[in-house]
Amino acid sequence: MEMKATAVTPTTLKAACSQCNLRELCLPFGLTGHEIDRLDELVGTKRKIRRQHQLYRAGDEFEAIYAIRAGSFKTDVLLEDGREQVTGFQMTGEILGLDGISSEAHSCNATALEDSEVCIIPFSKLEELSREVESLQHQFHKVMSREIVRDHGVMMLLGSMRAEERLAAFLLNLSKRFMARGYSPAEFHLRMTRDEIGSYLGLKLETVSRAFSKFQDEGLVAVHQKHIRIIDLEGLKRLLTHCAKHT
Amino acid sequence: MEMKATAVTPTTLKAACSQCNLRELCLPFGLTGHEIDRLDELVGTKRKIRRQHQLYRAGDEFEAIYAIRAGSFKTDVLLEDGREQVTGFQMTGEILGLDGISSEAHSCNATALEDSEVCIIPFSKLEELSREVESLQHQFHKVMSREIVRDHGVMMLLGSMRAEERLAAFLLNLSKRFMARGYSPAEFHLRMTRDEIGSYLGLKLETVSRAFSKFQDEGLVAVHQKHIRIIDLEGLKRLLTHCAKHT
DNA sequence: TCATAGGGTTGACGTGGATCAAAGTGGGAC
DNA sequence: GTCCCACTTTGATCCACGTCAACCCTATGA
Repeated sequence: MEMKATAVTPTTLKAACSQCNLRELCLPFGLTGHEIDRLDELVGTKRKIRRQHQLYRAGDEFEAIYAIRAGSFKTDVLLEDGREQVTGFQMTGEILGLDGISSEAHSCNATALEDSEVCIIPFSKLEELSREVESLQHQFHKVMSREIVRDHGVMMLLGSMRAEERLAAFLLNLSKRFMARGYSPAEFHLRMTRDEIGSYLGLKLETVSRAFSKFQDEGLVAVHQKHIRIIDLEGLKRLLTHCAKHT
Repeated sequence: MEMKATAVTPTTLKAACSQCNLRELCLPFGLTGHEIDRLDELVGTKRKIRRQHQLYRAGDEFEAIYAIRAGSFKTDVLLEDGREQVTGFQMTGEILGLDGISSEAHSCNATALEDSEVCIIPFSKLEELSREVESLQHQFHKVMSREIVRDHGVMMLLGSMRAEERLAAFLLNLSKRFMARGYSPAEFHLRMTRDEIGSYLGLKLETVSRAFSKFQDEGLVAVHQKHIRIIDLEGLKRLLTHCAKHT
């Protein structure tokens, strides 16, 4: 799990929310054309992050949040003894860096799972503009709240579900998010390793692998390394709500 | 786990942040005297919640967040099949209800662990005022971000720690929070049952009970039902960082 | 005073997932 | 092409925690 140093590829290109096809998923959601123009002024340059490189790491000074324009990321926290917990996987249109607001320093690492690009949103400027633009303020609050709700879902998963339920929930969640982005909800490519999935789901990679194999045997999904095809969506959902016996 | 209906005891008493000894922990943190006065105007009435009664439940319309003035709460989410996941325990000065912003409806239940009292903060008014008062806006953002960071800590706990580490982390966290409120960090009364602790930590109540007994045998804490006295704080901390062997 | 009930503790036993080990797969470098 | 290396799969075994069951403790109230 060795990580290359944070190699920043600075870009002078300005982002342009108004032109971005992700605006319905991202911070500009619900803003009027004029308001989006104002957001455009605020959003700084973009930044490219190569696969396996880090956008920020725990302890880095916080000064901006990031909207993913292309690619995908994982966020994780490390324990002193080296144990890693992946806290999330983020895709296009999602916001990274909210963890840094509370202490003016980032509390986790954000690593690109593939060559990616983010829009840099200087936080103090965002606060400034959201004092003027009510809809931006509200949308930003929703984004933060959504992150809290998502985290509660992960707690549910980690605290109360068995291995196969966790993986089913994970696949269904990915499927939904791919669909929201106009991709096939039934067929996609995993950007993360079994080990990273395992860390996220509180399982070992072998267990993740076995669960994939089991799903395949049962005709729920077709798994080919990182390529996933969901064959029986309803079956996966059933696994989630009914597999729960005892307790 | 039967719950009494949300029995609201309405109170006409106005809250007064400016008089509140929790203001250094709560939303008014960092505000000037004058700014706190403005917050006072916004904060609505207080509300008393009896032990085991609910402040809000999943699905309830969202219109306010709540600052705990006295007492303590748990928040939990329920799965269709009845499984419960406690997502947090909240004490005085902490904010409840942030989960509701994202979808205009609460996504979890908040239940008083003892007779408690909250300040009602109408959310639209809070947004309004925080457009005017920069320090309030910033403090509110910090509160939300802190919740996200806290949640990541719980994920770490649930995803990567063994039973005794989880309980040690839980006790250390409580200790710190009691201390921040001017209570003894070494001796306190648990407001929640073993079952609720177990749900929070992703363990069964028997496992929680055994871990308490083990800590007691090892001279780390003195446990008497819900009364806890931490004898060897360093020992508990050591458990957390070193107990980790393999992996 | 005893009865009842809701926690809490403890023991015996079972099992889901971790661990250890070995072999398979595919993509990239040259 | 073919070598390499990181990742994945699969099997055998182990063990931490769950499950089931009995008992205990304390509080409350007739």
